[in-house]
Amino acid sequence: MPDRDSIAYLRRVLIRWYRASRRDLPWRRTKDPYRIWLSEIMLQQTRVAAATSYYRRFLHRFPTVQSLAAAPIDEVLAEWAGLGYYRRARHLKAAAEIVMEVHGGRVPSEEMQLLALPGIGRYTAGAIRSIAFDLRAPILDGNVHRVTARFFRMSGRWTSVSDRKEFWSVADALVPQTNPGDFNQAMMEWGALICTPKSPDCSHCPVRKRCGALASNSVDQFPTPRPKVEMVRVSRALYVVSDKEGRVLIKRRPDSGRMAGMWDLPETVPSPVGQQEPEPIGRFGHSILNKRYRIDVYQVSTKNLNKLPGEDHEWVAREKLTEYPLTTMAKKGLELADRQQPRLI
DNA sequence: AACCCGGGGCA
DNA sequence: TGCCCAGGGTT
Repeated sequence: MPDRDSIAYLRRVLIRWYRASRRDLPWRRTKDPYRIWLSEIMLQQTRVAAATSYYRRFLHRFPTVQSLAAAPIDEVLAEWAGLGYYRRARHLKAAAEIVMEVHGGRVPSEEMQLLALPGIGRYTAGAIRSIAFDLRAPILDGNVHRVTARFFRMSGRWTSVSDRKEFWSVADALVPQTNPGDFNQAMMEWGALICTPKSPDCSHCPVRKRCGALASNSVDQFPTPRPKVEMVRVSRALYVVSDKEGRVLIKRRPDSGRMAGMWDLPETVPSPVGQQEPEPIGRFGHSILNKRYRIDVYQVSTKNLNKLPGEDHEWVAREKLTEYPLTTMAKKGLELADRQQPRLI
C-alpha cells in the first residue's frame, strides 16, 4: 500500500498538471449528473475521440433523463448505431426509466442506488459520484490500473479478482476528500496522454521523479499483460436486395444476443431455382472483438426473389435508412453496393 | 473465473 | 495484424 508521502505527492502534482493540461471535452463543461452519466457509459471501452460526436448528437436528441425515458428504444439505438456495445444503450434507456419512476427524475448520488441501475458498475458509480457530486469515491479503469501498476510497481493482473481488489484499495487510498472528481480525471488523463499502454512519454511525465517503474528502468514490465485471446476468422455473406423503387431490404436482429434489435442486411436470400451461386460484387473486412470477418457482398434484384421476406424484414427507402439502427457491417455493405453497378442474378 | 459484447485507431 | 480503449453483466 502506498505511503502517505507518495499519496500526497501524487495528489498535489497530478491535480496541478491536470488543471494546466486537461483536454477541453464536452462533458467537462457540465456538472449535470445525467450528462456525466451518459459520458461515462459512452466511454466504457470506447476512446474519447470515438465518443465525442455521439455524445453531442445523443444529448441533442435526448437532452434530459425524461426525454430518454420517454423515447422508443429503436430511436435510442439509432443514435447509438456505430458506437458498439449496444447493450449499453438498452441499459441506459432502462435505467432512465427507473430514475424517472423511482428517483423522481433525479440521478441518485448514493452508491447502492447507482449500482442498482442497469449498466452502472463500480467504476461508473464512482465516476458519477466523484465528478458530478464531488463525493470521495475511487475509480478503477484501464488507465488507473496501468498508471498505478507502473508508479507503484504493482504486478497484479487486470483479470484476477484478488489482484483487482488490491488496485481498488490503492485507488481508494489515493482519491482525496477535496476535488475527488478532478483527481480521478487527472489519473485517467495521465494514462491517456502520458502513461500510455505503448511507448509512454516518460520524459514529459509530471510524476516521473517518483515513478517506481521508471526508476528501475522497467516501465515495459508493467502492467502485467493480459492473457491473449485468439483471433477467429469468419466468412459471411450479405445481400443488398433492391426493388424497382430503390428500396432496400433490411432484417431486424433478435432481441437477445449480439447487436440485439439492430438492423442488418440479410445473410441469405432464396436464389432462383436452377441458377448457380452468383459472384459477389465485392468484399470487405470487419473486426468484432476477437472475430475477424471477411464479408462477401451480393446484389440482388427483386424480380428474381421468389419468396417474400419474413416479418422481421422491411423494405426501406434509402433516405429513411438513417432512422434505423443499422449495424456497421450493414452500412459498409450498403456503401460498397453504392459504389458498384447494379448486377442482377 | 471465464465468457460475451462493437468498433476504431495506431504501432 | 494485433492490441487496447473512462466496463458491465451473465454463466
